[in-house]
Amino acid sequence: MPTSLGYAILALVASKPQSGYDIARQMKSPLGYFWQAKHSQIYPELARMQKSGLVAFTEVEQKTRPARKVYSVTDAGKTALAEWIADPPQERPANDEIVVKAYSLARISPARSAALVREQIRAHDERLGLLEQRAAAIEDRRQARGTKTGSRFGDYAALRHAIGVEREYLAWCRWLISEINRVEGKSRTKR
Amino acid sequence: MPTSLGYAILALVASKPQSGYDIARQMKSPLGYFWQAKHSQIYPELARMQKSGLVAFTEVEQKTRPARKVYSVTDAGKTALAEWIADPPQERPANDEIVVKAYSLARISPARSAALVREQIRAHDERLGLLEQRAAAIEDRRQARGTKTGSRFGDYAALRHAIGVEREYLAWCRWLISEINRVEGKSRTKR
DNA sequence: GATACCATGTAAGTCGTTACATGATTAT
DNA sequence: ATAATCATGTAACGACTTACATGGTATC
Repeated sequence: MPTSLGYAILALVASKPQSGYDIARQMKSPLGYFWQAKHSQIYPELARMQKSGLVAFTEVEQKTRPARKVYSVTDAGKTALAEWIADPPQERPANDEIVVKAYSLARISPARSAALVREQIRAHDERLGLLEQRAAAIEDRRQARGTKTGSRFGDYAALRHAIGVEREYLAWCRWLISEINRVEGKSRTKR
Repeated sequence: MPTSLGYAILALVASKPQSGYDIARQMKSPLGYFWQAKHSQIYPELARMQKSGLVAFTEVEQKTRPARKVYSVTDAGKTALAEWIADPPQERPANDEIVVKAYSLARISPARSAALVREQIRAHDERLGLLEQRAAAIEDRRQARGTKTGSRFGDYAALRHAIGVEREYLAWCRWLISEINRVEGKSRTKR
């Protein structure tokens, strides 16, 4: 039985045959909105799934580049994936460092806490912009091709989730900034 | 140097001296909205931090219960925590199984996918309700005591984040349901 | 000349989970 | 009786990260 990462790989390979490198590119942080993993985890997982018959590869030689192992899903892989999808997902703890930092934010000065949060806003605003660009591109394609539920529905759904997460995070960061300002204003007028 | 979990523990112990068991209770899934961890990870981490002088404990004997080790933060611990808060947080990949399942949702029937998503809505609606109750309680307390930025600001901030995450997740789930219905409706009228 | 991309892997180490271990008390 | 709560720990295993390893091609 594959791990969660294994199923994530299966899902990608099922949508389109591709190499470990291709998968790694899509799972690359910080832009990977589907599942994040490094190549050092992906290659062994692919090898394991190939041995257990869920995927198969054909080696494609190239002139100037090293050979690619292009993986595709076997029938057994498709069955395993469909069965796994239906049963309830494992809940993953958020365990986000920023929440711990926010919890103890009063331990550093308002100036420093504002700087911390503003940097988060900057970075996540940037990421959100990229995600929204991608979403807009997909929405155009969907309108053009009519409302046929293409194989890209899943990709779009994952994107929507990532965008929602970023928007929520940014709203929370902005609330934090307003709270920091409120406290700073209070302590200033007191003197 | 402590791990992220170590700092999460430091933050909790800094807000109020407490035992490993108390910490484990707050970090328990599925309600732990601050940081999730099991006691098997917390006890060794506390022991390590005690050895490196960031926390100290006093053993409190009890009549009917086993003795408690009540930990508190040392000055070195407070310094370490404040320094850690200021530097940029590590970004954690979401790696949520449900996103992978959504990606391949078209591989199972609309009935089964709707069941999967509806169960998520049920569970997370319940969790959201509990979080909102807690938030309401804190908001009352804050209004009563005036707007003094109590030590509970951090707790409230963590809660707001958790609530935001749940709301976003539920909105996404409901969008998924509407998409599933749209597709099902289309295929029905076709026949 | 340096950096980034293509393309694949392995090794060592850390973080986290599940299970093992103990034992009294309280609630259903 | 059975389960849940209080209270602390250790051991084995699995997941994930960082670094090691190789080597050609394209871009600045």
